Amino acid sequence: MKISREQVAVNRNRILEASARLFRERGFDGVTVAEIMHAADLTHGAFYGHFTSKEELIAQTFAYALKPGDGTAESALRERIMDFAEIYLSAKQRDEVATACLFSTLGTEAARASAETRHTMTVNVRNRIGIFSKSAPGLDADERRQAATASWAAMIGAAMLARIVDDPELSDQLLADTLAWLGKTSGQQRSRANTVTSNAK
Amino acid sequence: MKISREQVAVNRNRILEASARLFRERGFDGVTVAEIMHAADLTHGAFYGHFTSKEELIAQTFAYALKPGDGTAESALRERIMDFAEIYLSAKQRDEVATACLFSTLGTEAARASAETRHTMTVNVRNRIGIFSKSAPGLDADERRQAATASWAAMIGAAMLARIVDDPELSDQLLADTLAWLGKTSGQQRSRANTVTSNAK
DNA sequence: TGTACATCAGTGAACGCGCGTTCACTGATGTAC
DNA sequence: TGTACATCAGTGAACGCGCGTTCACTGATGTAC
Repeated sequence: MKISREQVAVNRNRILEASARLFRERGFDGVTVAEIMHAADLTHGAFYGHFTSKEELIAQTFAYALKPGDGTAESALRERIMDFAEIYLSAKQRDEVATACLFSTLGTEAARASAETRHTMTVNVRNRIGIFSKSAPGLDADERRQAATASWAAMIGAAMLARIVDDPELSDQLLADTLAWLGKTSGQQRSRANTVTSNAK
Repeated sequence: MKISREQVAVNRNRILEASARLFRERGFDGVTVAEIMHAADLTHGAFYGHFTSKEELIAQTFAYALKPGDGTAESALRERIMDFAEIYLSAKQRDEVATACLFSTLGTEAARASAETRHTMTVNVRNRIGIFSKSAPGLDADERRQAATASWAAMIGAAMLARIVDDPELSDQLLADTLAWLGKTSGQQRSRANTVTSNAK
């Protein structure tokens, strides 16, 4: 049956929510179109009314999940490296793969994805480094950008390793060690406000 | 036809060499068993004489590609963080995916691989951090391990990002910035010997 | 050392399952009057 | 505002391709005598 325009938009969002979660949990090839549609409470046939192919869904999922921040106070709290890192390198983020960072959950697969997908990620990379650079330590713009880039890369690498490793203690240690080192090298302290936010969430 | 025992061992190695290259280039699901066998100059039917399944091949490929260093002078040159980083974060390593680091090329997929594959990687993680810790900066073992862990994580993250990004300049910048920051924070200089080695290679 | 035979790695055709994709159909939406 | 009809999002069966895996067969290896 036909469905209202608002419902179509709702359905499309539900598909993207489902794919964003499932891709992170199982990878692009570990999830079928039918599974995604089922998770979105639709049947698989409706898929091609929304997207032309699974590959396009991947691109749209990245566009959806990496859309620029909402500018709220909460997202502003995560603009400083250490505020971001403290959440990023938590056991919670490591374990809740379905909502974790796309780079640390799908990065190596994304490097082989479509031009559109890679471009969406490129914009996001530039953006993230720009945000971190504002408050990164350093005497000039170059130094701040270096600190921002390497700190973020360390977070992504550590989160990925923490999910690979089969020893929970080593996994915890990878996160804690990376966080400790970022704290030492960034010259930043965790902000009090963020500590409260992360507990409250 | 039957084949000599030495030839069987040679064939097995050829399969593993081919899979190690192809998996890195295209991911586990982007390569078929038949393609791997063809690259190893065999027909696909022979595959199951060597391995029980594609999943087992993945595990064996990791065991093969991550086998402990050979203890030669050359591998010893890469035990210090900056000597390793200089090669790791080069444009050459970024572009030659087929022979690059398994963590930066297959990491997010490996996090969902078999217990055996993950265990092989776990041993390698511990090993690598142990090696880097020996020469990492820090006042005590904890500090050195933190520097070793975060530095390696930054290399892996940066190499992965550099392969995702579709802008060559940004890609170069990601590598150069991470290397610069590691140089500043590690308190190490690149060793002269290694610079020569990397040019010669 | 030479011969006869059993072994078994490799070959290539075939199987069958699963997945992405298509399509005829349904029936509620939304529009034209 | 109410009615009649065209539109089109969703349904679910079906398609067909590709891939992992199997298997009967081949013929060189390697062993027993």
